[in-house]
Amino acid sequence: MKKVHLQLRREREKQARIQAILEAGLKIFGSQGYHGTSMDAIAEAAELGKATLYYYFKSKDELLLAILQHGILDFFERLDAAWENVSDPLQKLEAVPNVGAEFFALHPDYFKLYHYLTAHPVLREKAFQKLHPLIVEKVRLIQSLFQEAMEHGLIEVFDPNELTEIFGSLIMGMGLFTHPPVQSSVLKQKAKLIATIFMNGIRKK
Amino acid sequence: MKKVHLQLRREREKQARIQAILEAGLKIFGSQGYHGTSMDAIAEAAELGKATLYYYFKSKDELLLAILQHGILDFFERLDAAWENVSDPLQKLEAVPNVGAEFFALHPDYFKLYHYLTAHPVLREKAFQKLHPLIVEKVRLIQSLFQEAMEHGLIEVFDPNELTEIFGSLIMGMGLFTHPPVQSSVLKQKAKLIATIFMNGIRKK
Amino acid sequence: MKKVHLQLRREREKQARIQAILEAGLKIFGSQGYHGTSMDAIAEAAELGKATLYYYFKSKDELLLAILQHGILDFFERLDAAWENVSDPLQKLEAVPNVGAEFFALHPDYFKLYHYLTAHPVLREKAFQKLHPLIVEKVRLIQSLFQEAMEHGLIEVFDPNELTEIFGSLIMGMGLFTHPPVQSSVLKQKAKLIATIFMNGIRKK
Amino acid sequence: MKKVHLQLRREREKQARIQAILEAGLKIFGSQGYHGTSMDAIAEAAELGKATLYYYFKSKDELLLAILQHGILDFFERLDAAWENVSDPLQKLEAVPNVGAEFFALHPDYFKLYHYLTAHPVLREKAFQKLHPLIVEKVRLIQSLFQEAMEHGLIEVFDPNELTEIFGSLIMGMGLFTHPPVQSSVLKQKAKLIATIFMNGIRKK
DNA sequence: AATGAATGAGGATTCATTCAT
DNA sequence: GATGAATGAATCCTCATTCAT
Repeated sequence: MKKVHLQLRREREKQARIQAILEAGLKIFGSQGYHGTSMDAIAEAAELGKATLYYYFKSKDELLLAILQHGILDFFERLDAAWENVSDPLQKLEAVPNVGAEFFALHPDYFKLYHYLTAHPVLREKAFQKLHPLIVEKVRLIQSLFQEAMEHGLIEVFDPNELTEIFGSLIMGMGLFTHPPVQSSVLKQKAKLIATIFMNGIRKK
Repeated sequence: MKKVHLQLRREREKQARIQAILEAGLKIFGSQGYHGTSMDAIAEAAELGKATLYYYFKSKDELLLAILQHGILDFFERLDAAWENVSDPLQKLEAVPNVGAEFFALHPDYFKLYHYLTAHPVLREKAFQKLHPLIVEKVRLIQSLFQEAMEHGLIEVFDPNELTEIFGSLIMGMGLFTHPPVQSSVLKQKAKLIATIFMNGIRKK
Repeated sequence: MKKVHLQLRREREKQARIQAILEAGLKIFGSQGYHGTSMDAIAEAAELGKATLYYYFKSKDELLLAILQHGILDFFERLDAAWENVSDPLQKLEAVPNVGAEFFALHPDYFKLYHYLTAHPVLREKAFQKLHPLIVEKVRLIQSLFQEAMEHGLIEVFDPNELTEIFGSLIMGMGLFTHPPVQSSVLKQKAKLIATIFMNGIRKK
Repeated sequence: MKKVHLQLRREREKQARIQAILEAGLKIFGSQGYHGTSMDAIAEAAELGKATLYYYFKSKDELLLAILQHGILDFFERLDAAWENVSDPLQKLEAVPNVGAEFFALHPDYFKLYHYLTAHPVLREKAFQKLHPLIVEKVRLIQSLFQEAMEHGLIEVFDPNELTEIFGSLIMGMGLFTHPPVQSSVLKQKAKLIATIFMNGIRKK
């Protein structure tokens, strides 16, 4: 029947529009920060009417959170892919900065946005409530990798929670001192150095 | 003569007022971010008329920069104090996270503000132009500490520039995952761990 | 179809709103001068929200220029109408003060605004850039009327450019010493006197 | 006695300061218009503290009026000088545009200011109240010159009041279409043309 | 006499959000 | 579904004026 085709096309268009909004939003939020970004600017970048944004997202905040969620899920997918055929905990950990570099090369704006949020308690709180469940699982997983490595006597004994934080700082740090445009290879190099120093720093002698 | 007393008192009051503005500004910029902060809010926090802010600072931007400068200078003073009787480069480097923790305990808002700025290209550029001269000197000094340690065979050979960045990430990272209120002792602990892992990670075996 | 009616009505309403803004703006700019006029005041007079003004006009300047353009075009239309069935250059010239009086009776504010602008170099420059193309054509036409009259030996030989300026002063002068409310008949009388003296002053004996 | 010298010097300094304010005010009011001029700007131009302006002039308005008065008196002095050895009414009238040109060459800002005021009803009213007595006398004198010339059969019979206005428009018109910098000789030329046309226009045949 | 300092009031402009269609 | 149009509220900044000294 015609109807089905029509519905499918509509659904496709809808998804395309949402995608356009998310991408436009990421670009502008990422480069101008939350408060420096107007819905007007996003609408224009997405080539849609401003009111259309509100049709798909209840508010500016909600759009921001949707964008962040999108990015985080993407990051985690890449991490899962990198871990696919690896079982050694140290090897898994070593892969993380690498995935970070890969992701940063593709979407530096997510890092900016993350730093921006970190610095803004109100937004941070909102983001936390929505995104925490997504993140906490991965964080626990990484903590358990440290735990496992400790139990096997591969690394010195530290608080896995603190280790995870420090590890996180190193990865997020790429976004602190490195600003686009950067060559992907430079980032990979940096990631390797980070991994080397950190793993070296915690490895059992 | 009376006149002299009068002038002195005026100068004192003026400095006190500037100080009040800087402190109020730090508090609110730090907690709400640049764009989330209104001059009204700062004026209220400083218990001054809004126009008075403009009497002392030409614009919102300029106030922000003055605050940042203030913080950076404070940080550097503390660092100099910590280095006073230390000549060993590794010991000097180990002191940095500690000073970072001390500073963060006192002024967590500077860290927030720094992250906020990092994520905002326009502001970052403005801040950079004014503050770069202040910072670059200290950064070079730290780089030369790494250099020295390498030349003495104390640490492995790495690019001192990259080492400095990674070191910086670790210190700024305290502001990424730790949110006030935190006990000073917890921060010191964290700083120690950071120093241990990092120094361990680069030390020559 | 309904749709068409809807669109038409919308367009009509939009034009009406723009008209309302232009009229309100003329009234207040004209009576208070550019700097003495707040966008608030115009919005109130137009019975619209202040932000609505900015929906239609990018800035206060742009609104001013739109108003001026409107007035100039109106004036020129009236002039064209008055010239419709006249071919004699002297007769055409004589008609100008009359049209000026007619226009001044209807929109004295344009004259005020013009004087205001004249006295303000920054605004004058801005206005000039936008409106010059509109004006220059008519001014040339008037100059060529003088030229023609000279060539036919109807008037003494003068620099047509200077004649046009003097002629302009006489017309704009109505706005200098005559302040509303004035009766239209009084203005017509004045216009006639101006025309008489000026034409008499340049006519060949 | 010393005292007298002191008082004299003080008085001189005071007058110098007032003069500085009037000159600075004229320059800025004239070039930026009343509303475009801040007391700050005048104070800076006069190289005095802003509060000092308020010591000598009760308000911005009052300063403006003082400046205008200054200018008008200067103009009238020049006119009187030009009339010194002239008794023929037509000759006296012919001298007016010339004095206008001379004055405009020296102080074009007065003309701007006058036009600015003309266009601003509130200011115009204030200025009128203060300056009217100064002006009205001279205007009456000029009207009586027209009257006299009519009675002697030198010019056609017109309403002297209207003649004066038209005459005024012509002179003020120099400020409408001529903008500094202009050469004094150009202005003199223009004044001569104005006088020629106008006198020619009203002269009895 | 002169002024540094302080400010209330106001002004241009932006923006997230709503609503009618 | 999609959006043009409208706006209240907020924001940065300016400025005439005052006041204490």
